[in-house]
Amino acid sequence: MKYHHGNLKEELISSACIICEADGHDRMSLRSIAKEAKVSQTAPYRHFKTIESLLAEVSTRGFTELKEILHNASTAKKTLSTKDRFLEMGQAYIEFGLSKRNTYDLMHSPVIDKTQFPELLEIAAGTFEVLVHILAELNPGISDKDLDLKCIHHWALVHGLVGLLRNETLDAEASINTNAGNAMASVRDDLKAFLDESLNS
Amino acid sequence: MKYHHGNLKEELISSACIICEADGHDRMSLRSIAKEAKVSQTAPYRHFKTIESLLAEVSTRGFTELKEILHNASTAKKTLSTKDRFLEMGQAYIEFGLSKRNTYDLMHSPVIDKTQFPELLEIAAGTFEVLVHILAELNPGISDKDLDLKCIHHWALVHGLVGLLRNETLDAEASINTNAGNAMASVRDDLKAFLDESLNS
DNA sequence: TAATCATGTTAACAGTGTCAACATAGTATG
DNA sequence: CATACTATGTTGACACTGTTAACATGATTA
Repeated sequence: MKYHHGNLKEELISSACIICEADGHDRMSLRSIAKEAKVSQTAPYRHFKTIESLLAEVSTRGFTELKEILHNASTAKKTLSTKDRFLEMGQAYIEFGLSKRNTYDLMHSPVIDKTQFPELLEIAAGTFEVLVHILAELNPGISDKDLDLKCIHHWALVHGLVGLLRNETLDAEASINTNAGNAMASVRDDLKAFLDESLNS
Repeated sequence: MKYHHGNLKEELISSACIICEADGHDRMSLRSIAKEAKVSQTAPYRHFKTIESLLAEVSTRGFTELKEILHNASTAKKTLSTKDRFLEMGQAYIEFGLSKRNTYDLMHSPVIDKTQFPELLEIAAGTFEVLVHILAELNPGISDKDLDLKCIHHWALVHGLVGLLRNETLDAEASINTNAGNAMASVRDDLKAFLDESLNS
């Protein structure tokens, strides 16, 4: 039995990523992931000052993955028009928010003060940049300010949409207001059509 | 010294509302609010099965207040056009999200499983209904489905906007990308103009 | 080889949600 | 009116949590 683990930091982070996505970040404990790594309760403190900084690491990986997904969606299918690639991106964003639910929550959770984690701050800001790029391509000649306003609009839309689509409220509301339930289902069924509509409108 | 408090449930809830908004729901503890009410640690359990159900109560009050604010915004200034009243509503929503930050967080936090609290579910759904009403007024003759789609669109926009406007990411990003920072400031400065633009587009 | 430093362990503290067992007071029933 | 019942309080305990201090081990470097 080795006294030194050798790769503890990495193992703790990837463990934390798995647990956060599986159970939600509020059900994760430093002690449980330490146990999982077969290491003492306080060993993680050699690598993370607080539990928040471990969560920040998890969040960073989430943004890294999201950024890559968005970048791929906006560049992969070269035959598509810019607009269609933009729609692909919107769809990819929403699908990430829906499939990596708990990670997405953590990424937007106030429990992490992003200003204290420069790396996290940068990747989060960088994710926004991907959107800026394709919108610039989609709106040639647009002013910087208008471009950013457009970004904010579309970002808010997809981010808000994730919130609504994931929200048990509206799912359960289907029993109260069938129309709204149906509409949500229809948005979910054809995300791209909905985004397209929003873009045109 | 009375053995029975007399008004404990109400006092616990309003205490919880204050603490949740001041410190965030994750920094609130049953024990601390029990102490504040000068009552034993376990007394709250006579009124709330778990801490989650107390938080659900706080969330319910948040939605109740929000619903009232939205209703007022959409009906108060009778001289305004429907569209302007709609804009008032959007602005009111966002201002609520920005000023009652932590409460707004709790209202959308996954720590509360809304499906387990029918009253909360209903008021949350009811809040959505306020939006449905004014959008119906704004779009006479629209089909139910299109109406709900429009609702989802606008709800997502304001909800997402709150998220972006509150997000330290973009504030701090101002140092990375000055344009985006400026754009956010400009949105914040004239919310109504931004919403108007979104509505027209 | 010896000193230093990163990385591990153990023990302990204060705090948490929650439960079981018990105490008190107000209310309804004989 | 006395008695039983029920709602609401208390005490004590359990199993957790994040975090710190003091100590142990092993790798690196002078």
